[in-house]
Amino acid sequence: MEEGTSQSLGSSADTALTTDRHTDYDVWQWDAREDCEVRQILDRIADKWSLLAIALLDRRSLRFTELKREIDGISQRMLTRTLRHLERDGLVERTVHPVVPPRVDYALTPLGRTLHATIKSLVVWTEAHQEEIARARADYDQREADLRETSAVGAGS
Amino acid sequence: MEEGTSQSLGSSADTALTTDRHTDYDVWQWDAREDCEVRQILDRIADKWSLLAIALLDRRSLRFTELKREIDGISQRMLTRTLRHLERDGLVERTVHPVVPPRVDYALTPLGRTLHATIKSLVVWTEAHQEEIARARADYDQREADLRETSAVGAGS
DNA sequence: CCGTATCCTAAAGGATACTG
DNA sequence: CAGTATCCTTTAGGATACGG
Repeated sequence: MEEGTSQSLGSSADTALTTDRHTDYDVWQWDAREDCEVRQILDRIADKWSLLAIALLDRRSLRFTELKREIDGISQRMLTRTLRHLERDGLVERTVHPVVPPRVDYALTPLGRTLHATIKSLVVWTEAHQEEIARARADYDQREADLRETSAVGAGS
Repeated sequence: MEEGTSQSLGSSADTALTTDRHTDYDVWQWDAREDCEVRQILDRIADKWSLLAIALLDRRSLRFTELKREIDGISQRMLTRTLRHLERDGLVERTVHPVVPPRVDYALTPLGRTLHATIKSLVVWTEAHQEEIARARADYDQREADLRETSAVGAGS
């Protein structure tokens, strides 16, 4: 049944750079548990604020307070954490200007730009299918409601 | 129902949402808060198990216990919840066979397949850049360590 | 202005027991 | 087999206060 649970997860040696053999790859290679890189990146871009920060910085570099003002609703704490994570992953570059009052600029790295470009395809997919999804949800909820009603009536005939 | 939600992405004419300094499309259109479709889809595919389930079902349809066995580590509760969510969004189809013992098959819908295809581009990106990210992290951690050491020494030399 | 430290709440998710 | 229901732990993230 299974092709032998290939555990070649962390084999990030020298082979995985060329992108050709991705058509038949093994699922377990790119999403397993915590040890998988894909999982980590996905967790990073999918958290509550990272994506928004990346999108904003793709337009132009911003300083801390500008980001805080643009990402309305984010707390000081979460903005700092988000930016630190992005910086650590090499997606965002942080520049401190030694002046008073302090000025810190955040900019997307080239790596961050390519990620943003990739994310866009997901956005495009969502926009292309959002009505289909909305319909599916409505249908599902309707079926659910029908089911509940039927069982409430009490199995008539 | 939500008829007005189909704002286009590359709107170049009707921008001027809040600011007019947008060169590209408007960020706020595709990731703002809970009211955004992209946010919901992203939350769906980024949760702990959905992506794995989608990837498995893209190969062939599976029944509940098969999924439970393949997604090692998932709890009964979370598998059910994950599948229900995916079904509600129209990404997975659930087929109940009225036999004893019960048999329930899960299969990806065409919509689910297109989503999986889209997700793959993110996976490809990650695989292509995982070493770059690893290096960035190592560099960052090293700089952090150096900083701590410097401040520990306390303006020596 | 740009953070860090601390506390607190809400939600995600695991473990376990039970059911048609 | 394919779920529900319940309890419990862990974590994400907000609020607030303080520091360089």
